[in-house]
Amino acid sequence: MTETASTPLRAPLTKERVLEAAVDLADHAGINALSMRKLGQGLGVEGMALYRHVRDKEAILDGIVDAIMSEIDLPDRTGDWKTAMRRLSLAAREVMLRHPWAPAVIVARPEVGPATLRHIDAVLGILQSGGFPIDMAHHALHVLGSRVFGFTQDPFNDTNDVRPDAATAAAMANALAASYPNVGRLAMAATHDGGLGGCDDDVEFAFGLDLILDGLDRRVDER
Amino acid sequence: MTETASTPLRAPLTKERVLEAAVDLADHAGINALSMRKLGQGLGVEGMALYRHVRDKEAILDGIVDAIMSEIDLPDRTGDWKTAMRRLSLAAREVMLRHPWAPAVIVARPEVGPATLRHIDAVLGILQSGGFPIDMAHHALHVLGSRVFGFTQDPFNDTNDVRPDAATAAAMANALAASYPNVGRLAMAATHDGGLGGCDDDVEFAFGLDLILDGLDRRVDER
DNA sequence: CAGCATATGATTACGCCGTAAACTCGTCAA
DNA sequence: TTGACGAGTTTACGGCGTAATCATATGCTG
Repeated sequence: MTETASTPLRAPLTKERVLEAAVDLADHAGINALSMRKLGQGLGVEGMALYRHVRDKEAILDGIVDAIMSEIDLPDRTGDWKTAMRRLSLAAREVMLRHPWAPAVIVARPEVGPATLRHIDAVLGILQSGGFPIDMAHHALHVLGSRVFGFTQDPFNDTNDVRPDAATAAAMANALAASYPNVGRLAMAATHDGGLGGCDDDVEFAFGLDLILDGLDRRVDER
Repeated sequence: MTETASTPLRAPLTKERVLEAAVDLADHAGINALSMRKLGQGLGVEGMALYRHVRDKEAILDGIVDAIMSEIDLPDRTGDWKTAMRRLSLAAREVMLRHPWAPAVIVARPEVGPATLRHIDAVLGILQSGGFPIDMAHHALHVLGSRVFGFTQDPFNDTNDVRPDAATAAAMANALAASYPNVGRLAMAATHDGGLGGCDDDVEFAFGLDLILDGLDRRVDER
């Protein structure tokens, strides 16, 4: 048992422990208080030690976003799509309320991690079970996303980089489909029509806007 | 003409020139490149000189948000409320596209400046002209805001501070009403019922969410 | 067991950040 | 002429992210 006896007094750092501490620090002291040095301090370690487990601070931000996204309960698929969607949205909102720094970080961070993809996949799955064709599910994803997370983020938005050609886009779609079937289907559809693997933000925006305006119109008429 | 001859070669700094340069810098180099030193450099001045015209960097952030909010064209009030609202939303979105850093800054900045208030007032004005009762106009403001700006922000949200008592809340509402009549009406209404001068975020969220879900439901049925 | 590779954390250092405080200097009123 | 003042400069401090280097403990190989 020599290794047990000589175990260091503090648990060894891991990426998970670092991210957990980062979420904690952001929750309790605000996202601006999240610095490498303070984070290390909370873990009983010098700030530079964190770089053994994390590429840089950006990776921490991506990591904590993904960490809290995975806090969102996956929906039980009872009931119709609408109640399932409502449940999932409220669950997501609950998490955002628990971590008030999250929307601002998400807005500033275009990277999409696995937990976010899983969430998007769940949303698309619910919508498709409700009979939504893929393009409308895409619209719905955006308008719901802006409501829940205060932003719109596309799972395969390469607007900043060069656009992949059709072949590599299809390959990416296939890779996605392996882990996230519904996201994969969406990527596939986007690859086929003129979408070029992205989505037309203007169309997206107008769809959500008109959805809201029509909804308001109907409610004011009901009165 | 001695003063003309001895006029300094560079125009004197003003708060307006500082904010204008700040917007420019954020537009061209990204919001992260907006530092006091670089901003001063762009104006041909040491960074510290800016503090004569601006309290601190936070004031600059508030200032540039207000500056771009005032870029949003005020709507011409022709047509029905819905087309007016649509026009205004698209105008706001155009400004956000011109300044891609804006949503992230807005999300992180709870202060509401005069130009933002003016915009909110315009939104409420359109809605009231469309027959919206004040509480529904309030809901609509939030759900539209989250669509256009990627966030929800309340003009009189003191949740962090102590809540003002009814008398001071009413006084604040009156002060607002002087410059922003529609906002003032809203504040007034919020003061009366159980609102305590704020708004119930949960109710707000559910309203917008159900509006969207119902709208989606209708569109998928139409197919 | 000896010796060494590897992994983990500590130290030091650099340049950038926001900003407090003191300073310089040109302008203008008395 | 003088003295106050306004605007910009200089210097300085602590905090930030992180590159590079060092120290040490662990575990594997012979």
